[in-house]
Order: sequence, then structure tokens, then C-alpha cells
Amino acid sequence: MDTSTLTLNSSPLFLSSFSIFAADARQVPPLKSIQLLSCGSPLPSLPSFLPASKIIPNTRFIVDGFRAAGDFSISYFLSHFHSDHYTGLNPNWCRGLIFCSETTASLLVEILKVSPLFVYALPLNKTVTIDRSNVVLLDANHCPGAVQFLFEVGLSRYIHTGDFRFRESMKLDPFLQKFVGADTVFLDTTYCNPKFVFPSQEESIEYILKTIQRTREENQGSSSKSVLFLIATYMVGKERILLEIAQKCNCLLHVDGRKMEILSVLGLGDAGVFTEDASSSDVHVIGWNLLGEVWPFFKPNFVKMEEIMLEKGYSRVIGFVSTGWMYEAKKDGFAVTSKGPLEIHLVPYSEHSSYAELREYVKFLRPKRVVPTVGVDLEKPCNKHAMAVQKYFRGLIDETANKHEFLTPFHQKAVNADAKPTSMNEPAENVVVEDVEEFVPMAPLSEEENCPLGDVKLVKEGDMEAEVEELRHCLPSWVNGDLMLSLIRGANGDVVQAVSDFFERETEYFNHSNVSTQPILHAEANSRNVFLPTPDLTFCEGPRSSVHYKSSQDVKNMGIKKLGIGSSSATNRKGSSSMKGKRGKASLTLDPCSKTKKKGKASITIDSCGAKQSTITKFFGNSALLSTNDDDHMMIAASVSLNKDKLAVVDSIEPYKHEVDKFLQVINFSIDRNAAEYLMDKAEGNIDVAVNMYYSSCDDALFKEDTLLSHTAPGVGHAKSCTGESRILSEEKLNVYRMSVGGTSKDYLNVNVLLPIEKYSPIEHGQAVGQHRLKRTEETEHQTKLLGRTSSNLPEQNRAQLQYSLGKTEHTIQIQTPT
DNA sequence: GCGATCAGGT
DNA sequence: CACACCTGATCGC
Repeated sequence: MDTSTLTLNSSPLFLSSFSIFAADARQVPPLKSIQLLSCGSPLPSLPSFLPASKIIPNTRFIVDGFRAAGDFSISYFLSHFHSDHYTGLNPNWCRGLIFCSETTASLLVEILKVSPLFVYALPLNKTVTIDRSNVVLLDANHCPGAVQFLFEVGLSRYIHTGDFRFRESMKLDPFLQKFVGADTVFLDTTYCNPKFVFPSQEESIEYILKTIQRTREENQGSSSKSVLFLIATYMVGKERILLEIAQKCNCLLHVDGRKMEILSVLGLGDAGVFTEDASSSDVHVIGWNLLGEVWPFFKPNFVKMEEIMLEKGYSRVIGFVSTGWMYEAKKDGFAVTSKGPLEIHLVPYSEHSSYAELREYVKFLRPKRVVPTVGVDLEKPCNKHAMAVQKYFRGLIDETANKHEFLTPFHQKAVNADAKPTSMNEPAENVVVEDVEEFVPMAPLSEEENCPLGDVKLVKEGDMEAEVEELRHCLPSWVNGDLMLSLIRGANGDVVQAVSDFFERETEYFNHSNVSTQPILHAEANSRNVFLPTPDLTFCEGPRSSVHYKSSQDVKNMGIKKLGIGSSSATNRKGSSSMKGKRGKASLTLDPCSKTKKKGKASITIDSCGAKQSTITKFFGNSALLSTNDDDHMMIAASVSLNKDKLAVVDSIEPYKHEVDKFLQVINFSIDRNAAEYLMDKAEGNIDVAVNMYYSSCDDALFKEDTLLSHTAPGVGHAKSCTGESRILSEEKLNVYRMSVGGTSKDYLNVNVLLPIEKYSPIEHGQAVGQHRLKRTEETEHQTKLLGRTSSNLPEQNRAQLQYSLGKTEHTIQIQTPT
């Protein structure tokens, strides 16, 4: 491929496509946009109801927003072929051009029957210039054809992830690397909450493979056709599970006609994997909800299942249901429910990023701002949700840029509400949409649109209460009321200045607030439910970016017990000696300050937590996250040596016992029980609140560890989320760890899962679209004529064409190659 | 009568 | 709390 930039201009392309479409179609709505474009008039301004997450600032690009399509835009982007993203698209679509990947384009045209006139398949990993902005499509590691969009608009850079699951290799992508420090990341925040935990995709696949293989072995003596395996899937996505089964279990997979059609479009139809002949396979792919309802909690449909079994002539059925996540890591994950010969395995398999992965991604990108694309209240473009999401990534976004730009909106509002940037070269992140397209000017923005912070209020002089409240939204939660007040005063009531001042000296403030033997516990702060560190029980939230906890001495000096925050490298080193030869052993991180380096921790566990051991084991129950071996005791003894007295007290009271149990599991026992109880008390027994408090007060230190982890052994890092096993495992670079899998106590299974995962080569769905490919050809006047286009529609001489061939329909895309 | 939206089921 | 889909009923132009 040459390195020339492909250049597209929406207006002429759309006008010509539309005229062809109108000539063909029975009836075409009179579009205002066509009228306006025809006479060179500007399109109407973007409506306020359009969520900011669907608009690329400084453009008229709409991403995954077909439902809200209108005359204001003719350039639409589709990240992937899932109905919640393409709703609004149908065979009659003619409101604008649709830019997407080749795979998605095929699906749109062949499955959804959208007119290919409007579908523009763009190549992956190639810069395309559309309406003067550069766009790059990157694989999103979601479903086949799913992409992330990288937009370069003037000097601003925006990333729209669509739906995506982060993987380490993304950090190596040269296009993405150029977007480090991007202005905004529009992020798939589906699982942007630590309460959703799930293992790596590899683990889940491995689990299914093992289960099938084991069952087959067990049934070798009997009739080979006795056990039917059912895999529940939906339209597009999770194909990898199917491909792996076919490959590793050496069999064909039966699919129905509809599914086969889709697989064919994906280029998987004739891969020797799928068959429509039911009798030639004992693994059948079925509709995603046939085996039972998934939400809110899985309810098996054994009646339907038995029906299928009898209908297909089997005597036993094992079904697998991929449930995107394991909510609260409860017993549903990897759980087995059975009734007679019917068995259903719930397999968490996510094509969205986990919370840790999202953080990893944001941390890598260090954007100035993160805008959630999921969970956005459509009614309010600038809502609290966006603000809450910012909080989740506090410390990972570019604080330096933030203190100047992130807070500019309300600064401007306070000073001059009408202030608008004069040049597109000036960063003006406060403005969601701006006038930069000279030929398509837009109406002035509403106040609301100017405010990505949503609920930030105007700063009023003399009202310190309000300013402290403002400040609270912008500063880490460990900052107490006193500090905020003094910051406000020092800045003469200017909140922006106060925030700026704060970040200048964040480390200093943090250390100060923690070495103090007497914690500043203001009534005011307490009444607002601010989580304040105490010398005795402090969470690891500190200045980000700067390196903390270099040594346990530092930790001590700050009065911080690094409460089992994952496995600091130090912790791991300590742990590794005692863990040698005990691979697969579950163990939680001990207090890094503790001098008891050796196996003494085991006795601590028993001494201090012995009474609770049964409880905790019971809690895990048939979710089977614990080994039952005595030798493999889970150790939940973080900091115990320093908290024995407290523990004793807690043992006898324990107000939110059950909640604390759950909470600890959700956060993977990253803190000790005392701390968990303290938090739970603050959260008044609400697990969600506690989890949020935990994560919002425990930023970098924790995720530094996760980073370490994912570098050494991706997948294991997530495995710990569901197994409760120690990160020490990954430090040891174990290839095998033990995972217990269970359902009812009777069906309790133990499965050895092999890692690392690297042995699986990811299926590059985005590449394989069979014969329906995007072909770059030399300019052909002949084809142009075929499409009824004249040369006058194609202004540049030096042009190539992207041809999208689908049966008899040919669709050319005008590409201008700059000379 | 058609498209858009919603409820309920797969 | 919300992975993702289809079909038919209903609303509104």
C-alpha cells in the first residue's frame, strides 16, 4: 500500500449517492440537508439533545448516533454492528454517509440491507481524511468489525473507542501512541465499575474446552451421540469461542441458517467450522436466551432445554451461556446448575473492558478528559454521570492539562459566559462543539453544552461553602475540608486557582495530611461523608504521577499501612520465597510493613481469622473460588499482626458481616477486614457505596500493581479477580494455576487451567470478510459511468477508487490522492 | 399506511 | 444494577 492519504469530501459524495438512491427508491423523504447542500447553504446547528458522547468536537461527525440522525449532519460513523449502536439504520437510510470498517460495512449491506450507496468501508490502520479531519480505524477487540476511531481535528485529537476491550498490545499501536495526551477519550464505560469482575477471555474459553473434552472422555464407552453441547450466542460477537471449540475439540459446529448467513458475511462460512447439518455435530450453536434468562440473575429454562434435547434426540445436554460479566463475583460465575441430564454452565466472557483494563487504557493515553459513552442520560448532555466517570479515572488523566483546561468551563462562566475561542488552534476543551467548518457554521451553543462538568455551579463570592463544595468535585477525596477552605482562601475564592494551587503542591499536602498523628476530622467534612484517612487506617490515595510507596519505610512514615493493595513489588518479593513450590496457592497480600516475612502468615490467618474461615469459604460457596485443600487456605490476614486487638473487637460485633464479605471479594481482598469494615460502616452497609469509596480513595498505588501484573502475565491479573488468588502467582510467572470450578456441592469440579494465554492467536475478525472486500483499484471511468456518475462529480484527476463490491451492486468511493 | 418506539419474549 | 437481539403491538404522523 502506498502512503498517500485518502481524502473524502462528504458533501459531493452524499449528494451524488442520494440522487442515485432517490432515483431508485420508491419514496424518499424530502431532506432539508440535501436542499441546503445543493445550494451551498450551511446545515442547521447540532441539536442540544444529541449526547456529547456521540459528537466529535469541532466537526459534524456523529458516532453511533443514527437514532438521533438529522439534517445537521451527513457524516456518520458506526463503530460496530450491534443493534444498540446502529439503531436508526434500516434499508431506507439515506440521511448521510456511514463510515465503518469493511466487516461492519458488509454486515450493514447484507444483513441490515442498508443501501451500499451510503456505506463507506474504510481500511483499518490507515489515515483517511474526511472533511479535512484525519480519521484512523483501529481494531477494538470487541465483536467482528468493531473499531475505535481516532480523529485528528485541527490540532485536537479525539479517540472514540466504540465498544472495546483493552489489550496490552494496543499500547504498541503506532497510531494510538500518537494519541497519547489526546484531548478527549470517548470511552466504553460499560463495566466502568469495580463491581463487575470477570476473568480473561482465554480462561473462559479454556473452561468450555475442558468441560467438553472431559465430558466426551467420560462418555467414551457409551454411545458417542449421547451428549449434546449447546452454545448460546447472539448475532455478532464471541465467535472466538466457537472457533476455538471447533479447533480444539476437533468438531464442526451446527448453526441455523440465520447464523450461517452472518458467519458467511464475516468470512467464516466456508472455513470448515460450521455446518447447517444438525446430525453432523454434537455441538450446536443456539440463540442467546434459549437456555434461560440472563438478567438480572440467571434463571435456567430447563423446560426449553429438555425440549431441545428430545427434539434433537440426545439423552444429556450441557449448555454454555456466556454472560458478559460476573456481577459482584457471586456464585453465578463459572457456576453450574443442573437438573437431571440437563446442565448449564455460566461462563463470563466479556467483550468489554474491565474496570482495571479501562484504567490501564486511560493511564496509557493520559487524555485530558474522559467522556463516557455508556450510561449517559440522553436527556442531559452534561450530566453527573460524566463527572462520576471522571472520578474513576482521577489520577490517570493529564492533570497538568486538567488544571488549566478541564476546569476552564466554569472559570469562563464565572468571568465571561460568552467567551468563545477565536481559533481552532486554541485548545478550548470546554466547548463541545465549535464553529470550525467555515462553510458550515453552527449556531451558538447553549450554556449546557458549554459545560462538560455538568453540575459545576457558578462560583459566588463570599460563599465559601459553595466553593468548598465545588472544590470537592475536583480534588481527591483525601483532601479534607480544612485544606479545601485554606485553598479557597489562598486563591481569593477562585476555585480554578485553588485547584491549580492544589495540584502544584499535591504531594506536600498529601504527606502532611498523613503524617499528622491527629487526623483532621472536621465535623463539616464528616457530615458530608468525606472519607478521611486516619493514621491507623489509611487508604492509599496519594498524589498520582509521583511515585509513592517506594519503600515500606515511606509507607510507614506516612502512617500508611499499605493495606494489601495488590502486590507491590516489595510484597511479591517477600511472598515469593514462601510461595516457592506452592503454585496455585491462594494467598492475599500481607501488610508490607510487617516484618513477619515467612510462613508465619499462615498461622496468623488461622489465629486471627480462623473463626471466619468457614464463613468466608461458605460465602464463596459453589462459586468455588477457593480451593478446599487445607493446604491451600486462603489467607485473609493483611495487616493482621498490627490489628489483632481491633480484630477481636470486630469479631464480636461485625455490624455488616455479610456486606463486608461481599465487599472484600469484590475488591479482591485488597484491604484487610478491619479496613473493609470501617469502609462498610461509612457506607452504611451499602456495598456499592463502599466499593466506590474504596476505589476513589485508592488510586494509583493499587493500579500500579495491576500494571505490573498485566505486564508479566495478562490474564492472570484478571484471574485473580475471580479466584481471589494472590497476585503472587503472576509474579512467579506460573504457567498453571489452580482454579476451582463448582456448581452444586455435588458437582464440584476442579479444573486445571493452563496459562499463559499467549498461545491463543487472536482472531483478527476485522481482516476476514471473504470475497466482500474493499478493493483499491485504479480510477476507472467505466465504473463511474456504471454508477451514473459523471466526471464532474469527481473533481480530482489523480484519483483512485475504493470499490465496494457486493454481488451486482457496485459502489465506488471517491478517493482523492493528493499530488 | 408507514416508520418509530416499546413491551415482552427468545 | 443493564452484554445484546427479535418480533409484534402500539403510537403518531
